[in-house]
Order: sequence, then C-alpha cells, then structure tokens
Amino acid sequence: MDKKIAAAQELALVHGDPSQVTLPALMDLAVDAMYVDFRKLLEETPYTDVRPTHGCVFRFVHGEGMRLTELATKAGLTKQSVGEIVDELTGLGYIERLPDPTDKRAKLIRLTAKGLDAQRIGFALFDQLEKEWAEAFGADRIAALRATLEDIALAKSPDAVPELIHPEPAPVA
Amino acid sequence: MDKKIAAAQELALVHGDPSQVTLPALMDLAVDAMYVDFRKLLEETPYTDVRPTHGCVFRFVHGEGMRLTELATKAGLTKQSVGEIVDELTGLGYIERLPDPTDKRAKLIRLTAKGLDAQRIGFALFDQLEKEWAEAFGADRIAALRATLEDIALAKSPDAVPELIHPEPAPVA
DNA sequence: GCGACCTTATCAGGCAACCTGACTATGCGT
DNA sequence: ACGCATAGTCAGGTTGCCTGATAAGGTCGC
Repeated sequence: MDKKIAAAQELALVHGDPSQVTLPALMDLAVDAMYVDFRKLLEETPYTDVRPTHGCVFRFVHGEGMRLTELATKAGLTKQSVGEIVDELTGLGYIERLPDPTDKRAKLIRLTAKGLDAQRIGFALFDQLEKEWAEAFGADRIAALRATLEDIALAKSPDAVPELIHPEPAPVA
Repeated sequence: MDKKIAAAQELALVHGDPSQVTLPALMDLAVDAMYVDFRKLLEETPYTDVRPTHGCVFRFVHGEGMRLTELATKAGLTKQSVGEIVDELTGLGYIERLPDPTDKRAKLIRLTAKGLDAQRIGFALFDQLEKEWAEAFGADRIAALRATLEDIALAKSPDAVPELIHPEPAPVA
C-alpha cells in the first residue's frame, strides 16, 4: 500500500499530466450526453412526467412485482429514498402497491399497464440511442465499449447488474 | 428453437430489452467505482480535505490563473456554484485569488504551491487507476475505451474537453 | 403460545450540490 | 457621457439523496 502511494507520488513528480482528460470525466460526459438525448426522445412520448430519478424503479421492477426493500437494495439506495420515488410514481399512475399476500407488513410494487408501456418504451429508446452511437462511432467500437464496461461492472459492483448475472428467463413465445 | 430465440430477439428490438443493462447505467457504475478507488487513494495523501466537488477546479485551473467566469463555463456550472467551491478551496489553502491587473472587476484564481502539488498528485492517481484497469481488463481494451469515449466527448460536448482540443502549451524548457 | 428479536415500511428532519434572481462595481462602445 | 455588457457576490430555493426513530407484522426458542 505504501509502495503504491510512493510509486504514485514519484509518478506525480515526473508528470502531473493535466493535458489528459480523466477517464471518469470522459464517462461522465458520455453519460450526460446520452441522458440528454434520452430526455429529448422521451419528450416525444406520452411519458413526459417521468423524471430521471424514477429510472431506478423502471430499471428493476418487473412482472410480478417486488418489495420496496428488494428494490432499494438493487438500486443501491435507502428504502426511504426509493419509497419517496415510488410514492411519486404511484401518484402519476405508473405503479401500484398491492398488499403482499404472504406477508402483511410488505407491499408489492408493480407496474400498471401504463407503467409497463413506459418501461418498454424507455428501454427501446436507450436501445435506439445505442444504435445511433454505433452508427456514429462504429458498431464494433460501441460493442467493445459495452463489453468492456460490462466486465468492469461485473468486477466492481456485481450486485448492481443483476441482468448480467441472472440472464432473462426465456420469454414466452 | 432457433426460431423462438430469433423471435425473442426481434421482440427485444421492437419493444426494448430489459435484460440488457443500459449503457449509461454501466458507465455510471464504472465512474462510481473509479471515484471510490480514487477517494481511497487520496486518503493516503496529505490532501484528505479535498472533496469530490472540488474536482472541477483542480481539473481546469492551470498555471497563470483563470477567471471565475471562464472556470464556470468550462466546468459547465454557474458562477455562483463555482464561486462557493473556490471560497472553500481558498479557505483550505489550495487556491488564492489575485486581482486581475487587466480588469479591476475580475480576480484571477490560481493554485497555491499546495494546490499545485495536490493537482499533480490527483492526476497521477487517476493515471495509476487507469493503469490498474489496463492490467485487470486488458491494456488494449482500456485504450480503446478511452479512445471511443474521447470521440464521443468531442462530438457531444467539445467545450467540456478543452484538453483534447488545445493540446497543452509546451512547458517552458 | 409467548416474549425477544428481526424485518417491512414509513414519518421526520437534515445536508450537499447544485440552481435562479437580484445586486454592485467596473469596463467599453458610440 | 450615457447606456449597456460583464465580473463577481448575496440571498434564497430545489432536488436527490441521507440518518434516526417508530409502528406493525413476522419468526424462533423454549
């Protein structure tokens, strides 16, 4: 550990290199750019009242419904935070809370028909944006970008990408 | 069977595929992972009182000093926000504000000796982390990641990456 | 079958990192 | 020299999270 730091400091003495943009800075810019484009596309759908914060719900809630605690864990947020977001989405008609038949303390959070449609469209928009990036910057390069990022995500925070670990149950034909 | 799979994939194309993690979600995870590691390394330096928000200053302020307005523009924040950050860094001894000799309204924001050292070390730490990623995930893949992200940044928000446009003025020899 | 303990969700309050709007001092074009 | 633009600051607000405390409901040992 000390060795690592010593090495870093020595390196710093040799070149503190402000001419190179930092990797996370570049990723932040890319993320922001895509979210901006996403918001723009979303404005053309009936779902203009969905805000960026709501994403953590649409990303993880599926089919049969899910408990607040589980959702919060997957999203990496506190139950309170997610609870507030869910309240809001309930008010907007995207979500309904049903009593969990197996546990009277719990409620199941489930997408309404409207919520399901919004989710479907949201995923499709991200898909479309990725294809636009593929056209603009090279399909192979964007595929490589995704593959590398998936490796990094799996290595660094596997819990945050359940989609990559539990591959989708085959959809009913 | 193949037919079923093909149908499922087509469905995914049309309707959006919730089994795929969104590209910005992956990048967010990668960014967070790197910032977490960065903070950890920073804890081993003398500069533990530098907070994540301060980054926008260290990233852009160089040599001769810079005006608040210019800094705010590059950082993509308001003058007020950056002003507060600069106040804080001044209190911590990383920055000094000098009157601009060419304009009595303006002040030049410049790194102190301490600030310069912190900046140098900060850049070196990011450099080191990128090298660690190169070892863990493949040097070629991380290089490709950076190259692709630089292209995206240049295309989507060129103003935010002045480093890539005005290559560093050669240091005085 | 009952008390100790663990969950589930919620209420209340707080804080960091931004923002908008209004203002002063200074500079600049005609 | 007058009107407008620009540099920075002061005041106040919003958003997206957080921690702490609490009520209602489950679970397990004995």
